[in-house]
Amino acid sequence: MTLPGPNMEQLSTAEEVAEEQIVDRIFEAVIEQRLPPGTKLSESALCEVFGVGRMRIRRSLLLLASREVVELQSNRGAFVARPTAEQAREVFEARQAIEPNVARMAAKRATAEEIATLARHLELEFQAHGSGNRRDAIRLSGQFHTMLAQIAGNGVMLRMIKELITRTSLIIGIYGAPGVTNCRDDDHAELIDALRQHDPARASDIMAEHLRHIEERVDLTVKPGSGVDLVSVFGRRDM
Amino acid sequence: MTLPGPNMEQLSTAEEVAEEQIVDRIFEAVIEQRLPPGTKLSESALCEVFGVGRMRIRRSLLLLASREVVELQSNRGAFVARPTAEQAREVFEARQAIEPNVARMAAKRATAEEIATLARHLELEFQAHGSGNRRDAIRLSGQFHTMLAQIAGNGVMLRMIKELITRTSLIIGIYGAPGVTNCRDDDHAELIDALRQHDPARASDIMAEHLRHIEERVDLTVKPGSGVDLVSVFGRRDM
DNA sequence: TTCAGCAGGATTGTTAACAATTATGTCAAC
DNA sequence: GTTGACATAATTGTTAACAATCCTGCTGAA
Repeated sequence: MTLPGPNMEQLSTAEEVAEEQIVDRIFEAVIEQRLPPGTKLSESALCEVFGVGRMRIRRSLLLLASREVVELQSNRGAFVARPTAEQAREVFEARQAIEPNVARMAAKRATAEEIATLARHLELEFQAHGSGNRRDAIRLSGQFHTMLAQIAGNGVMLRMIKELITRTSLIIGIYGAPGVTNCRDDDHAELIDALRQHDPARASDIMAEHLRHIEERVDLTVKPGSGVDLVSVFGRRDM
Repeated sequence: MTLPGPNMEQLSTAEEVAEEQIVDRIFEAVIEQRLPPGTKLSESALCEVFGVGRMRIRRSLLLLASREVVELQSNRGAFVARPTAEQAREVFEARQAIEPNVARMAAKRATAEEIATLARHLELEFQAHGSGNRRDAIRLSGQFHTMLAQIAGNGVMLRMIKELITRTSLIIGIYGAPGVTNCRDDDHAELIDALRQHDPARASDIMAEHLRHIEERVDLTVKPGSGVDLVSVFGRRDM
């Protein structure tokens, strides 16, 4: 199986970095929580980081904003999004509505090869957990969900899930207990088992339960968290 | 009913047309099939139509492309998307995965006022159908689905559904029998009834069946349709 | 000390000109 | 009449300069 994967990194030989790559890399940084909610994303800094003109950066930021992963504030710049409690609720609800179906579809369509790839991926997850490599663990557990969507064979839903997973990382960063990771690996193992048995109903159930577990680990009762931007809190008259 | 909606039309003291409005209007034109698949969207023309600078237009086109409603071809411009049969399958599958849940959520949360608004909307649909006003009929039946998502109270899923409905219009434009409309009003009536009885399971079932009806009316077996762009069919070496 | 006001610098938003590519029309050759 | 090459026009992509806004730090008076 090839599974192009969310990060193909470096196919630009002499090519310039495209918007899609910039977007993907920022997505990944948000997922790994290297870019905490509220972080300022200044254009000039991004231009240097990616070695790209300002136009490309502005287009990338617009794309990220359209996925609600960054927030554009007029005349102030781009910031990593800080989902509200209400938005967090909506993200979890959307995942509950969509991802069990993805698991169901994946269980119907998964080939032996795909399942083997998933199993190898799970092994990486365990290793990252065991060695205490938090960032890898977070990234890998997120990738597990996108791989599932790829196996499900639906590009539209894959795109949706990428967005939801990224926003979930932001939500956990704001409302989650410190040190808590996104997913339990045990659930992932069970999911692979359901895929192996081609049991769509069970895969769906496990995913629903899995998402409930994730949701249980966050506390959406008011917690503005760190780095509150008072300007955006109290607003300005010309906004 | 207010139905806050995703676009609260704030700001713009000088009342310049914002990107979001341009995007929404193009979405609407696509839904009403006034912009058939493959239509060239030239920047200069759009600048005149909306009375806006080129930058705004380019940003709007990028946003539309990120929703896969327009297709950007390098150095050739923007075209209304022409979904492939595979993409069409994915769109229908995504709707089947998402919208029954939306109907379920709406049935749980709908207030009497919201149901009354839906009923009034359905009346408009009937009128448009009766008077043979095709465009209004199409637009209104699409709006019914977005209203349902608004009642469901989930902005994330509302945005997804807007995209899926718009792309469905493109699909019907390409693969649908001529003169066939998007939705049967009867199903909408049944849905309202399920909402009135606060029967989530029934609402979900009706929606699933409704979507099956829509899907049945298209024939995805190869039919390039009108206005085929030979360049994109046979490709070019630098793409 | 504290706070209002006011430069100066930094960052974002916009416009216009320029470069690159594609589309179109003409004309000669066959 | 058709075909191919070429020149011209039109359109898109990019860059750079300019304008507007915001942030920072200073000064000075209460």
